[in-house]
Amino acid sequence: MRLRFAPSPTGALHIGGVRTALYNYLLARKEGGTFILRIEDTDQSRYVPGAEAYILEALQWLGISPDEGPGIGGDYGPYRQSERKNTYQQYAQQLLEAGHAYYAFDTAEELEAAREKDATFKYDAGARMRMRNSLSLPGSEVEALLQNGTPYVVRMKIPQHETILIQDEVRGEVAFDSNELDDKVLVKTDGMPTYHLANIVDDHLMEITHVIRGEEWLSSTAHHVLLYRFLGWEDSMPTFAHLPLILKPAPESFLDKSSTPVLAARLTEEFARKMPEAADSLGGKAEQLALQILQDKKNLASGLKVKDKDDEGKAALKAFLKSALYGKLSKRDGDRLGFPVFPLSWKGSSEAESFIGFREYGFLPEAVINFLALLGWNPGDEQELFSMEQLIAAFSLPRINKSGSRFSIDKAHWFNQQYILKAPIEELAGQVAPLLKAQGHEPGQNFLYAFIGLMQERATLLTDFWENGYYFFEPPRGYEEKMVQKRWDPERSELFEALVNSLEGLPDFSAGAINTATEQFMEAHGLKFGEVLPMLRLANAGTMKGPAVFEMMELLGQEEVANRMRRAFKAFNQMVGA
RNA sequence: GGCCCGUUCGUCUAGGGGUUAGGACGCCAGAUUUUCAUUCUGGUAGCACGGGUUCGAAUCCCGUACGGGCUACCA
Repeated sequence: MRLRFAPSPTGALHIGGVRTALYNYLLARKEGGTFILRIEDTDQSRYVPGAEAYILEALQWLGISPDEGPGIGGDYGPYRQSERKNTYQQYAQQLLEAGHAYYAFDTAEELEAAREKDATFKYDAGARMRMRNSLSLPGSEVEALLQNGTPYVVRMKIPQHETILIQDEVRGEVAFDSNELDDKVLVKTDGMPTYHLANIVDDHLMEITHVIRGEEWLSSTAHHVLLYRFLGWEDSMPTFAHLPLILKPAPESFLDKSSTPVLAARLTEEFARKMPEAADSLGGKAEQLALQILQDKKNLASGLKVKDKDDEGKAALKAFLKSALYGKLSKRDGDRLGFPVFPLSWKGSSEAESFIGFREYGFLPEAVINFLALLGWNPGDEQELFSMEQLIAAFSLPRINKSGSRFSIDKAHWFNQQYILKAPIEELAGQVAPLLKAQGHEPGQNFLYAFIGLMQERATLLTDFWENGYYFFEPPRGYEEKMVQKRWDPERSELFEALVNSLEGLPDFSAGAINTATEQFMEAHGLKFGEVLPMLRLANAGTMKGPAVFEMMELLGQEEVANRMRRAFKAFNQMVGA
């Protein structure tokens, strides 16, 4: 069994692509097959330097590295389509000679004009003879055009009145009427093949047995089947499995009182940038209108439907909002909604083209894998947490769902939390240490392990260790105002100063000893836990959230604790105006 | 518009003729923890609609609605 993941190096690898790669990998591993990476770079205008390296690094980070591919090797290379140009030429020639393909000389302008005249224009059997190609033109003229170097493309000649049946592992049998199919371009003017030709030739030559790809390819699969037939490879045609798409999160999940106005403003701004005329026609009302639509939760869907009475501007805004709120998860969504949609961060040519990745956001690769595996597939039982080995053992094509699934960042967070919770401290240390170092801190191993031990069950993302536990390395940035106001009694300043002194004099600064000393102090002065512990916590951490206060103090150390407390009590007094 | 695919709690999903329609995330409440989190217990909430077929339909069939994909010399 040989499976390939065939991304186009046009930028960062989308999370949907990652899932496709994962499913290919899982099946290959389960069946003892080979997982191949092929770079589909036939569109030179869309080529983005660095994208291929990004893809490889992402797969490696996720633990689904290919067995064959560019930079890896294998017996079926080269694995970049741009390096296989001549191979495709040969098969295009074969198709031409067998009458399954023909030369077409129509210019881009001519095609555009045809589409303009008739919105439903299709380059098919009906239109073919009205266009300029080797079927409609006399042989001598074709010869002349070819001779004098007139640019041409090679088109596939679709036969009429045929039903093409596709056996899809996910969807079952899907039928297409060949009369609905257009004569797809096989070879472009620049001599490069299109995806359609290249993927068939490569899959055949690389002896691919199973094609697992996104649903967006289902429609063109009929063309692909025909191509296998024309090339005489139908007997060894791979098995197809078309994956459901990953969709944007449900609007209800991210539209709330505080985020809706922000989103409305952001989307209106984007709308104005993309459709300045429509936005102008709405004048200053665009944002208000957008907000209105977004706030009408119950009728969000129908609120987005364009009505006859809507003027052009409003209709355009609605259409824009709809595309921003529904449909396939896109790279923009990460920015709009504040979560990653790429495995790794991507540095584009501009701020707007740069995106933060799951890795940099603080996700563990195991969590991303687990989350993605279950988005569109499940083993049929109630297990949620899977190691890669378990996924490999449980995975199967028939259990892939047919319908698209919405991305949920909450669920992703939960998975990550689970993995942080059960990760060994030493392992987490390896992940967290670099994050601390980036903040200028390089704690010793004992301190680091203890810190992670205290924060582990309070972290959802790796970045939480620093975000929520920075005060283990630096003095608190401030003190929770409300809590100080509520709980700090300036008249107890001197009492607390005495507590600091006694803590300072402790021969053993362990959590247990601190606890005992504190209890003695409370007893001596008739104070309750609630009157003392919050003050200790606030003084040392600045926040009411965090690990057990005595353990926290032990790790901070005697001197640091004394300093922090003295400074804090002074600050508290100021805050309450004493 | 045309073609293709889909539709079970807000979300991810199990269930494929007889089920109190199960689980997970989220949310809510309670217990534990004098913080937060973890953990535990409970709750909330669903078969898009209309017709058939059948003794019986979430499940099979047809239609409608809705959603999605494709409709490029992009992949």
